Parts: sequence; structure tokens; C-alpha cells
Amino acid sequence: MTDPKDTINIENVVASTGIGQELDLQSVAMDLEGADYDPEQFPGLVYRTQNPKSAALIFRSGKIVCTGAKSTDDVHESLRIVFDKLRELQIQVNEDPEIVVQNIVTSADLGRNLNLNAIAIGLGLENIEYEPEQFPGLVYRLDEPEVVALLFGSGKLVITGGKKPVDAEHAVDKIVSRLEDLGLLE
Amino acid sequence: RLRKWQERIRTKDAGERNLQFALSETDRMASSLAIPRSVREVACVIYRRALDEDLIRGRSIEGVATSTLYAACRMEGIPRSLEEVAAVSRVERKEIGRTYRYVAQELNLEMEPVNPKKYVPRFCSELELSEEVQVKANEIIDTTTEKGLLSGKSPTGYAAAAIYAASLLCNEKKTQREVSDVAQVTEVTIRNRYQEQIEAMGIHE
DNA sequence: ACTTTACTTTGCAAAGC
DNA sequence: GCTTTAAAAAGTAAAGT
Repeated sequence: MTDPKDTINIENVVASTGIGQELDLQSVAMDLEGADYDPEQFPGLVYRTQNPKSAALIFRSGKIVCTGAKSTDDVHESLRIVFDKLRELQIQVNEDPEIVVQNIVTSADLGRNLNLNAIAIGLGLENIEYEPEQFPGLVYRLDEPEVVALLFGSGKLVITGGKKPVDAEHAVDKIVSRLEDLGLLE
Repeated sequence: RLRKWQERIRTKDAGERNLQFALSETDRMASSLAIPRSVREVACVIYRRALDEDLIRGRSIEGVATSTLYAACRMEGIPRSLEEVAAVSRVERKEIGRTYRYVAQELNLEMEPVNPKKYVPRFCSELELSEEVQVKANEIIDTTTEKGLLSGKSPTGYAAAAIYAASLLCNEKKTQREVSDVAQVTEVTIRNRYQEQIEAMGIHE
């Protein structure tokens, strides 16, 4: 049988960084093509990169949030593009500002259908949130690693809240062994 | 310390006044949903607990009152859907659902998922369907649930499809529109669940 | 009926109301 | 709390053909 860990796929990476310099977003919005800036609606300027695909939120403080990347490498590549674009506008940007990954969203597949009703009761109703009237996924919060998993009837799952790619692997291992212990996988 | 004491009294008085309002609102909503008095009392007990645990802060009184009524119906085995309680509340469905999940978590209500069978008697009686149809619908729900069809599905839509299928099998046909009206789900949902259920039951018709 | 679009849930940062 | 951004899971809903 295929190891569920081999089905893990990173779907989204959120990271933050900063250029340590205040910005005049109004003029950046004028000079950066494709920039969306509506301060009444949101204080950040939105700039999208195409390759790799991502969305950067640029703030007046010089802090930047990058989201939508498919890997930590893509985050660095996307932000490198953003930094270069800012340099083209005569804005000073250091060599490589520190980039901190804040959240990684992954998907995976256990390869078997799940009885969510039995899992909700088996894992303990006090630790689980399963309200199929509101959302089809069962919400399972893990302590180690500290992530949140959404389990679906199809056996597919989403793991979010992790800061390192290995967090998802550990989470999948724990979920698999817990379900096996309860005899709910198979 | 005197100020703190006065503040506590003030907060408590405000809480008591709000409790009066919450109880009258619970009564109003329960009446229009024909919810028995025993269930209203359970709702009030849960609301009191929420008040004591200071869960109302940052939330509307009506939202918590609606959520506790929703929870009480489930606990007492005669669930009302979020659509149904939202129809008599001035709080929107989304907010009721969020508040319910918060209250259930904080008070450790340990609510089990709703069994679709719990909706069968009420929906069937509103549709004037016989006991035979109810028995058949329950049978469809039990059998298809054992085959794993229920995971992730809305209990109301699941019950609606089983009732629709049972009405056909018992020659007491109701249209998908009629069933969707009482169950508050779309005909598309009934159609999708119905197809899965009759296939799992091995019925060809 | 079929497709498309959109909303539900989870996690996170940013600045400001 | 809210606002915005991104992405997955699967169910439900509504709109347009």
C-alpha cells in the first residue's frame, strides 16, 4: 500500500518579510503595473507575480506578506521578484531580507473512505468538531505537531497551521496510527 | 475594591436583565417552531451556563439564545436545522452556526452528529405520509449509512432524499419540490442523495 | 440537466478601524 | 472582531445556458 505521506502536496505557503523602510504606497501603486491598492478597503497594496504564481501584500511600514506559493522555494523566488521590482522604482532593498514562513497548507490522501461519525466519537467529541450541516469536513486539532487537520469522507485531508513541511508528515503519521488504533482505517 | 464590587453588581444586574430578554426571545422562537416546553427549559439551562461562563461577551444575546435553542433541540432528539431556527431568529444562519460551535465547545456539550432519522417523523407528518413510509425511510437511512454514504452529508438533505425514495416505494409519491420545501434543501440535493441511496440499496426504478 | 461561480471550514501574517 | 490574500478538501446553492 502506498504510504499516505507520499501523497502529501503543498498547496499554499504564507510567509512574511520586510525591507526595513517606509514606503509611499500611493506612488508605488502608480509605478507598479498590475498593483491593486485601495487603502479604504485594506491598508496593504496587492501585487501578483506570475512565475511562480503568488500574491504579495505590501504595507506602508515596508513589511510584506507573500501568499499563494506552492513551496518554500517559490516563496523565495516570488519575493526575489518583488524585491527587484521595488529596486526598479529606486527603492533600497537589502540583499536578502529575512523571510519567515508563517503557515503551510497541505493536502493528502489516506486512500480509504472514512466513517466521520465513528471518528468523531472515537477520537473524542471534546477534541473534534464535526458539523456536516455546516461543513463536510471533520476538524481535528493536534498538539504535536501543532496543526489542524480537516478529514473528509473520501479519505482526503487538509493540514494547515504548520510552519515546516515535515509538520505535515508527522501529522499524517499520527492521524494514521490513531485511526488504526481505533480500527477506523480499513 | 468598592468600585469592583459595584461593577460586579452592575454586571450581574445587566446579566439578569439580559437573561430576561434572552428567555423571552427563546420562548418566542420556540413557540413559532412548535418546540415543546421541556426543550425550551433545556435551552434556558444552557443559556444560563453560557452566561455564567461569560460566553456572551462579544456576541449578541439573540445569537446565543438561538444557538442554545438549536443545541437543546439536538440534545433532546428533536433537531431543528439551522435554516429553520434562522427563519425565526433575527440573527443570520452563519452567525448562529458559529455561535453554536463556540458554545458547544466551551461548555463541553459533546454533541453527537445529528442522525438524519431524527427528522423523519416531523418531515413525514408535515407531508402527511404514512407510518409505512417512515419505516421505509428509516430503513434506507440505516442501510445506506452502514455502507458509508453519510460521511460529510447534511442530515436534512439525507433525510429528505430517503423520504422521497420511501414515498415512491410505498406508492405515496411526493414530488421533490414538496419534500424540498419541508426539509429546506434544494431539489438538486435531494436528487443527488436519492441517486446514491437507491444505488446503494440496489433498487432499480 | 449541465456548467460555472461562489460560499461554507481550517491556518497565518500584515495595519487600521 | 472586521477588512484582504492564497489554496485544498466536499457539500450545498444559485444563476445562466
